[in-house]
Amino acid sequence: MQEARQDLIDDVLTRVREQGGRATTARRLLLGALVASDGHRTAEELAEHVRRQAPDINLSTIYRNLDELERLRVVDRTHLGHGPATYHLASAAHGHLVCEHCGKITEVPGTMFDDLAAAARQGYGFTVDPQRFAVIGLCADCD
Amino acid sequence: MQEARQDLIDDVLTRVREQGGRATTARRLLLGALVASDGHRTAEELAEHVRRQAPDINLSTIYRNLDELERLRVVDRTHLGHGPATYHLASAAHGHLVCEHCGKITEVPGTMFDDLAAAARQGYGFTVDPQRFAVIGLCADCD
DNA sequence: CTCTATGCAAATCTTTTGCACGAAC
DNA sequence: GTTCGTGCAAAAGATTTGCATAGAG
Repeated sequence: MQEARQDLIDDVLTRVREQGGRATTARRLLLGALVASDGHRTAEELAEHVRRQAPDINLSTIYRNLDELERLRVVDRTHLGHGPATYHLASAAHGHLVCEHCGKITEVPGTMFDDLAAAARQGYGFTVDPQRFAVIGLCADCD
Repeated sequence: MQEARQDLIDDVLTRVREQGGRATTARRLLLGALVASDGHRTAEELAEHVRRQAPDINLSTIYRNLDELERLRVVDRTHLGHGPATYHLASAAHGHLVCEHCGKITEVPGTMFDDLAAAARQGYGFTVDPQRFAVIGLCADCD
């Protein structure tokens, strides 16, 4: 578990370096924060987490790094109803069910989107990316 | 077509009145703008459209009315990548495919979500609402 | 040493809110 | 006449940007 986290972080930082980027403290800590809090976090929450280890990391640095990690497909950003965007690791092929009433987020396997993906491809030549959007609806409790 | 638009607007305004609301000019024009521009519009774009007929309508009025129309399930709001939220009529059961590269939006029938909806219901007791989210991926041109 | 990344502060952009007045019912 | 809606201005919230400097390679 501990190693898995470190492996992921090193892996990403290697990719960053391959693209001419640098393995900075801020980047390392941000990745750590993303791994630690497996769930949807706002930039502010991630900054807070990072600052527990390096108090001087600026919010703009978080945003800049999140943008880059999004480009690298390491994190996904989801705009959930009102309020700020949330970010999370795009590690495995999966999707999210978000209850529009209570806000609860349920992670589901990517296979749940297979039929939809097939239909979109055949009908429109469209390639669905389940990790990059949230399925809105009502959860069992709120229905 | 012309009548259909007016019918929809009157219908909504009736519902507004039933809830203690009032049929104001701003509300009427905003609905007109939503019907006229069938597609995803930002609050600013809708305001611009409305202002062609009533130059003094304020942006905050547009936002307030969009909020109310969202509560009434007349419009859906979608947060598309970066930038402002977009709004559109929630008239029929349908969904949206949004290309994450070029931003193109394709409207698709709600039936495309039937399998996903069935799986979500059976696996998690979750009721999917296809109108309220966008399916992200790559369109045929950008793939 | 070179070039990228960061901190800081300010700007920008989007959305929300308070309040007094005008409009709908 | 009451209550709701609107305009206006200001605030709040989220994200981006310019610039000088620190840090990675």
